[in-house]
Amino acid sequence: MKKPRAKNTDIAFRSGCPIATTLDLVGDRWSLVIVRDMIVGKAKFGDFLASPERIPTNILAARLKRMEAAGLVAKRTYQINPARYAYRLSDKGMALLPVLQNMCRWANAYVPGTWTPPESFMAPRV
Amino acid sequence: MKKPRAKNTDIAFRSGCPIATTLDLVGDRWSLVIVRDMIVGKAKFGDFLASPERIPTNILAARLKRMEAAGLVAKRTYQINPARYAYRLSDKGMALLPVLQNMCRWANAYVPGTWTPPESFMAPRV
DNA sequence: TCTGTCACTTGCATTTTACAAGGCACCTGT
DNA sequence: ACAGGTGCCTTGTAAAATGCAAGTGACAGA
Repeated sequence: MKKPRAKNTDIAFRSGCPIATTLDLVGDRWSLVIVRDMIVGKAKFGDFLASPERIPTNILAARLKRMEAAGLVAKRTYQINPARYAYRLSDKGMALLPVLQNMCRWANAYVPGTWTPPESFMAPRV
Repeated sequence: MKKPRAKNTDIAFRSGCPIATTLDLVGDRWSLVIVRDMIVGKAKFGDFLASPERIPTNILAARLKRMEAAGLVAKRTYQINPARYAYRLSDKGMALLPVLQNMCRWANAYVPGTWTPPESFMAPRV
């Protein structure tokens, strides 16, 4: 009997550890880069493509799908035929901000040459 | 002319963004799990293998090598012939703790069933 | 009509990951 | 002395993810 092939939106959790669980959800090369972009106001497919890290189009499409399935992202149709979507973070997705802020602090402190993020990004949300 | 094969300890940075840079260094399925283990006092190859996430042995060996090359981890020889090492975090590696703590807060708040980390893990370091 | 744009999808090569097995040096029990 | 076990990896191979380039469909503007 063949094991059913896992779809790329399916996520298997390795343990109940909150760190491992977070990594199972967003611990890849691209997901948190997309979250970052959404936090600074980007919303459309082309916006994410324009970021300096140059995410491949197929990966972006797959990540948006998976993050939507995970409840991190919601999409709104802003045009029908052809369908066009604006993506935004849910509360769950937005709550990753402190993780990103601390990544910024770490890289700024320990990796020379990293950019200083805008104050608005580093400011605590109420 | 063939592109010289990148070694698995080599890291290419996608941009100067501190988030993307952090992900280039530790943004994979396993690195931060190993950092977590070291923070709670694990030090030897077998210690990391024993964690509930069950990291494959070849991935563990590769990650330890890469994290050492990145200056996140230092190893001390505790036995010669056969060589045996105890791994521990450098200051740079230990400074990732706030990132991990915020991953814990996020998962505990938004992913039901995740374990509550020990207080000592969540306590701010001086 | 022709050209361009936007948001994807598809095909394929390369790279990474996972799983299983093997190897080497020592240690422990009999 | 010798069998079996332990700790720390390495190697082989299959499966999956990633990256790159090209293609598609619907429209908008010249």
